[in-house]
Amino acid sequence: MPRTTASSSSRKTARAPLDQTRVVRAAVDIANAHGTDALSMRALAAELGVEAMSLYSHVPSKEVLLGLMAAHVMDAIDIPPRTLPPLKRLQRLATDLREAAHAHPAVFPLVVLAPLDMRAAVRPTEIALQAFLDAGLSDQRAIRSQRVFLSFVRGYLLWEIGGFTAGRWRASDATLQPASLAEVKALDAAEFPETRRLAATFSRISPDQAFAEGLASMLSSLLPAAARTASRGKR
Amino acid sequence: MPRTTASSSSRKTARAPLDQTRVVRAAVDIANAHGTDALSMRALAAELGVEAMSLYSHVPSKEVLLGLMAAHVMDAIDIPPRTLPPLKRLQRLATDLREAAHAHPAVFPLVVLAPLDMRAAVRPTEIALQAFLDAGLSDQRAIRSQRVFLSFVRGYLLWEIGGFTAGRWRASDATLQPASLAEVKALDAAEFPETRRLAATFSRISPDQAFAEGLASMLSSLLPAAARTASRGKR
DNA sequence: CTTGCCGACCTTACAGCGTAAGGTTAGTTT
DNA sequence: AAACTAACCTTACGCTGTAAGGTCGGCAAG
Repeated sequence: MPRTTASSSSRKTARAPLDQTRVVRAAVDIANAHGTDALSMRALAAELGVEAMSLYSHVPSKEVLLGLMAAHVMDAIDIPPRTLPPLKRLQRLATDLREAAHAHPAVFPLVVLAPLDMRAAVRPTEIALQAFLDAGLSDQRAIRSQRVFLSFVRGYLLWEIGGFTAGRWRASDATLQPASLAEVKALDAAEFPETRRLAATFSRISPDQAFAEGLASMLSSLLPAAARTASRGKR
Repeated sequence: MPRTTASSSSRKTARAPLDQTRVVRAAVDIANAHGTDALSMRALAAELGVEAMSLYSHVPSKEVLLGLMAAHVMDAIDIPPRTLPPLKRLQRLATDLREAAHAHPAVFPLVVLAPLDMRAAVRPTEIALQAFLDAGLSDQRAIRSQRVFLSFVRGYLLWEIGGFTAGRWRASDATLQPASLAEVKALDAAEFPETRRLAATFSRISPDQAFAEGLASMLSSLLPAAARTASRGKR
């Protein structure tokens, strides 16, 4: 299987041979830079110095491409060794997912919404499942706990990055710091008393702290006490 | 038919006058029936017996229409009286949201993803905020708790309905009961031992029970004990 | 009653989309 | 030298959202 590297025969400018990975990565870059709406097959091809139809040699359809993009983002998550204490594994899973979401805010929603490669879709499930089982939970409880745990993590991340979707700001309590604070102040005082009263406070809450606290809440009620104290880690 | 809009007497109304509410409701119906992908301005117009451009008298753009659809779904949630115990209010909020998601599975993701009317976006926040404040939490803790609580609920619902998005099945542990069980069995045994072992068990977990259990976990760690026992509910 | 406005609706048109079909090459194999 | 093949290009089709402007009925003011 010879590679046509720059040396062999392409005397001028050597266009790299363009495989699926390069296509997917360019797609992720465009989505992160200009929003999912800006990702068209023509724009993607242009980015790669190629015509639109050439992409179909490497990707069967745009829908599949979106799934590959989501899977690409999930590649940053790997399965930790089972020798680690379950608590640590779950914490690491959560922070890995969070970092992936922050690194690719426009693509991350596809993890929840796009038809996704089974491998990439199931990896977080496997990690959490192992951790809960190793913590001593029954099969049934482990499945339920993993579902609850991942629901929280994905829901939180979607909220956290969700203020900015497809290049456009949405309304959520994550977006109250820009100009939309005025919009909140304009809400009906009788119907939304607390939101109005706390409008300025929302932006002073640290998302990191809220995430860490939520995580701690989840784990303290989902993990048995033994597993919670099993490890004395740093920090 | 020369007689139109004559209000009073025309019983045979060839065509009702078509306001924004009717447009939004028809859009929701199409999305629920045939998936979000099938919702085009032309299809929507046809459903209403009208040409595509006529819709722009009632809706400024498709993007805004999607937001209106999401807001329409959220209209099913109302703010419970503050005389109810906080625990009850949070439980009701969760089940109201769940019913809304089940009633409009194709539209619900827009609540998380589409640019949304501030009123509709903020109502769940207000409800949860009131409940946590009334349970005795400080402003800061109430904001964080509300965020964690709603993250779980939205994340869970997105997972629950998310197996079926835009008329297409995605990979998730919610979809293991159809043919994709075989796909899971084909995964690498060394990398996904537990998922493979439990593949058939996933479909036997009751989503209702997992939701109720997750809710109980959240509330037991987010609400102070006093607020948790304030009311004696059933089961 | 006429006049003029107004808003709901329609017609036409355009740029951009995903992708089906088939053509052109260059590199490897026979 | 001929055949095969994989990567790329060209063209074309039916669809999309929507800008621009036309038609027409009902209502308010003259």
